[in-house]
Amino acid sequence: MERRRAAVTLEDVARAAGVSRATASRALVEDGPASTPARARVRAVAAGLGFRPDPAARALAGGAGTRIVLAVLAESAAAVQHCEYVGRALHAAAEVADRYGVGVSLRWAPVHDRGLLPALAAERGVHGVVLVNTTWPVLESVPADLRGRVISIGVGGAGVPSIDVDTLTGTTAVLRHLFASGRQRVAMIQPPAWLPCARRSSLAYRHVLAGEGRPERMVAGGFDVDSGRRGAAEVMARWPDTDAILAACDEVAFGAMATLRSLGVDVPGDVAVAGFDDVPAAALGWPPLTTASHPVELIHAAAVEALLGPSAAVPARRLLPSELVARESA
Amino acid sequence: MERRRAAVTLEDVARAAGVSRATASRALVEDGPASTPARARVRAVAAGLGFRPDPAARALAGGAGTRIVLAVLAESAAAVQHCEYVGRALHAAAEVADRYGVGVSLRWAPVHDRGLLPALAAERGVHGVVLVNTTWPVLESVPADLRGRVISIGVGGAGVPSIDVDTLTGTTAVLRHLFASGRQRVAMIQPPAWLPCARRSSLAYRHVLAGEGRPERMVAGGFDVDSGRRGAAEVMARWPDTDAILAACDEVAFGAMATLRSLGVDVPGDVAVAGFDDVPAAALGWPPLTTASHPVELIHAAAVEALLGPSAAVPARRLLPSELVARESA
DNA sequence: ATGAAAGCGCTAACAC
DNA sequence: GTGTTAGCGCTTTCAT
Repeated sequence: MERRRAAVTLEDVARAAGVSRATASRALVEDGPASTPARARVRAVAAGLGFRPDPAARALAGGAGTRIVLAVLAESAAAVQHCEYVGRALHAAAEVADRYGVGVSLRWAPVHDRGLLPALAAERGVHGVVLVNTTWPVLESVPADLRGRVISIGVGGAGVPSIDVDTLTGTTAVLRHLFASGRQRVAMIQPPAWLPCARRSSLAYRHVLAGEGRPERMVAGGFDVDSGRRGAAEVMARWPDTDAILAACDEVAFGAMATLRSLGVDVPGDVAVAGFDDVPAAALGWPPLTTASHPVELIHAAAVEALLGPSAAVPARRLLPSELVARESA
Repeated sequence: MERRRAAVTLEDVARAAGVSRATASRALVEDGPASTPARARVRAVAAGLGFRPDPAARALAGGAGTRIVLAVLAESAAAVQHCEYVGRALHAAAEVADRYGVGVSLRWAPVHDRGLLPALAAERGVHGVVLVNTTWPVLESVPADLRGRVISIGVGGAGVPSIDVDTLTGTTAVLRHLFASGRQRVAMIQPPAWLPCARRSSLAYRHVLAGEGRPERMVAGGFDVDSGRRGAAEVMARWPDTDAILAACDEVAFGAMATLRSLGVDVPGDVAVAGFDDVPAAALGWPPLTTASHPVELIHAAAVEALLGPSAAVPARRLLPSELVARESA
């Protein structure tokens, strides 16, 4: 009646290869103890039979779990919900995970929450964790049994490898573009102060401005539209002759442009505005936003690959490039 | 890999409740055969001990799987990758799934692909499927062993429950707003022709225009920015006196506004533009986009809840409301 | 309605 | 190195 297609099991592979289940298992594991000929034979047979290990069985036996948790640190749950970045990250992660028969789930944690990783470690079903918006306290709270199964987007260390975008280079490129096109008094709306990896963009700003012999014009901010609105208002109030604003990210830039518009300030005529991330919306609005690229999808695909793929290929630190995307706003 | 810290197992619950593991299992399953007192006792003990069933063990024993697959039909893989909707859907799905200890993975399938569901059914590890952009052929291809574990976003039927946004009401509200504010010659850039659930918005357009005694101005389209660009160009070429354009979704509206801008047509002065979805970017650009709300997150949270939660509460068809969001563009 | 026992597919001890 | 033997935690026959 019901056509039940029996899936290929390790048992089938072992039998076909003329070895025991254990040997087959070892041969398929990357660094398992197995003789080279046996390993080759098992792998060939497995490939030929189209063997796909059952994640559930593997998890149950090995105690490893069947899902990747994208753990996002933020000041509030709402901040995560309204964050487009998370959607893009999940998109890439869920696509790669699918190829491994694994799923991805999402969890918010308060900034600096040292309880997150221990809780995740105690929880069954967690295969690995991708940490987004990592802070030092959280990084130091990695429990022993989660070691090697955590990857951080942003700052790394304490045995946790990291992947991030090269904000320093990207931000520098944007600033140079600003100065090269004649801007002189460039202000910056800062990223959230609690986020370590974001400090690199502030650093780039300081560095370039020092190089140009220009005084800094920094106001506090975050990664949301409202930071942009408020930030631009503060900038224009404190330094009315500002002729360019660098925002911590595109979203902030959108907020800044909204404020400038309401102030009757023309962008880019009076004030240039630049962001960071090159989100899809950056190219669509008016004026199209000058920004620096941020390969969010690449980063998160690489993160999941690092967790699920051959473990040998995981460098302690990886920086993906960011490039200037010059458009009309600056 | 290091072994896990021991968590509360069903065995612990059974022992504490003074029953066998089997009884405990039955008591926790919704409609399992168990006496009322035993069931109550087991549940109390389980709650007290903080028992969380191991998804992997459950999957292995029951053959159910540990992940939800978000299966998206689209004309190309790239169309999925650039779709903001998918990110938002995953966001909501992954958050709800996390509460059940389950992950979500993403898979693209060609439009009308009848092989998708059978393949997913044969695959181990698949607990359930959320079908996005469902078409009739795909809906009819649900294999027997996946029945009850598939939920469709869009059209339903063939034993597959569905959740969708009430596009008919939303689109009608937008159109009424257009006419109420004095627009007379309203064109529409159509949604993709292959998408059944999208026909409701075309229907709404036809209906309202017939009611107003106005001739239809429809051009073919899709859900991407480029459809908007091309669509608006076609509209203005064929009917230069058009004073409003209704786009199939916000993204299309952005594209349409870009074309109008390059044509020197003022929005909303000369031509009003309205979209559908109320994506975050709709509020940010200039002019802010008039549109209708689309509770994407609610829809996908409900879908995952339907797959993972108590099965009794899944209606065959559920329509979530869409409301006019009036802004400056129309 | 309940308990005992047999697996689900895999990995990890433990021998050899 | 390799096979043998136990489980991982749960659901499900089968008895009772």
